[in-house]
Amino acid sequence: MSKVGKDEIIRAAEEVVREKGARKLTLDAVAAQCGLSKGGLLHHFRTKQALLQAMLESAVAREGGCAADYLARAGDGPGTALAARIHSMFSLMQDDESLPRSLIAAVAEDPALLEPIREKEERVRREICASVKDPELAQLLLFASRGMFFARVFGLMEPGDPQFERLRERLLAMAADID
Amino acid sequence: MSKVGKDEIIRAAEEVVREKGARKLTLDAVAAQCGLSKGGLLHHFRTKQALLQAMLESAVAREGGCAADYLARAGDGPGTALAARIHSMFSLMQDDESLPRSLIAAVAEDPALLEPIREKEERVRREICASVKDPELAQLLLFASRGMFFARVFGLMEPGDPQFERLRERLLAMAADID
DNA sequence: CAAAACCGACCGACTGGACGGTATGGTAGC
DNA sequence: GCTACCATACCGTCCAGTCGGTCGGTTTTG
Repeated sequence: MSKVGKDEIIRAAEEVVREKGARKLTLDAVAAQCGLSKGGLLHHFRTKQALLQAMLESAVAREGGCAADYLARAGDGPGTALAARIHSMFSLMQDDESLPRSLIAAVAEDPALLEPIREKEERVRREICASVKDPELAQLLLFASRGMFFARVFGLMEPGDPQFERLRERLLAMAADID
Repeated sequence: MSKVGKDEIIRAAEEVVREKGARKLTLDAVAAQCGLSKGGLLHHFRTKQALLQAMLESAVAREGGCAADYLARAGDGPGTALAARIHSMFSLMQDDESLPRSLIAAVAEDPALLEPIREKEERVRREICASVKDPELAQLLLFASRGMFFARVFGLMEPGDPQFERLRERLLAMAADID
């Protein structure tokens, strides 16, 4: 038959948040979205928190994979680690909105769920600072990409904004000749 | 005697979000926080959405006031408008966390509530772009401050972080000689 | 002037629905 | 027949919003 699987449930949950808002991310809604009964859903995730956590992990993993791809394509110059992270931020903005949506839902539900993300953020910043001669500028560029990311999360910037692509290129260019 | 008033209710609501999280922003909780019955609370704000909206408006007004103060103190050079906005972002980070908290609560409840903020953001960006020779860089600096702001909102950056002050000064310096 | 009528602020019990989670039973594949 | 997967029914709780009513003050009126 249909074969559901946790990934599809996570996608469904993201879809629910995108359509109805974080507050409406309810177990019934997720179940309905992926054509499952609530019982079936709760078989895969025994609690709502578990689902939230899985959503975050999934999104974080996608970000990591995206950065890794970039690193594989471009060698490892001085600003490459930074560029990879900036690139992955933009990818998350364009491809889908899974991470941001999950973020909002999670932080509304229970801020403690963000702990793994906090740790990852710290690692990334350390890695970037170590790979570059001007760590402050590097962090500012990273924060700029984060800022654009959140602007999109909150719908403050349209994806079709003409500025968007130019700012992205400008950021990557500044990352490239940071040394 | 006690005199309640809408402002105090808004403060109480922010306090609830700060202490218990956006999900726990309930009418009962707000009422309890400001020593009021739910009936009394609903007398001032006839619906929860109305309260959320007032919270956002209040926070936005505070941001605007902060930027205006900065403009009054520093003349109006080329990068001053930008610096004012960056400065107000950092003020919001340090003084309290009312705007971010309200933001999260509102966006979780109903993303449509963000519309006024979206409009203001657009105005600010236009104003800054018009006041400077390199609008892209200006926007990137603005986004960097936004990025740090959100990092703090989500607890991704500690307030005591030694980097914090240096990044702030670096940002303001870059804003100062943008022309 | 004083009583009556009115008004805004506030209270607190109540309701109806939403939502997370449980309990139980059914079914398909190994 | 055991396990993984899924459905149905149900429970307890939480919460936004309603409603009738109290109380102190102000305005109207006889």
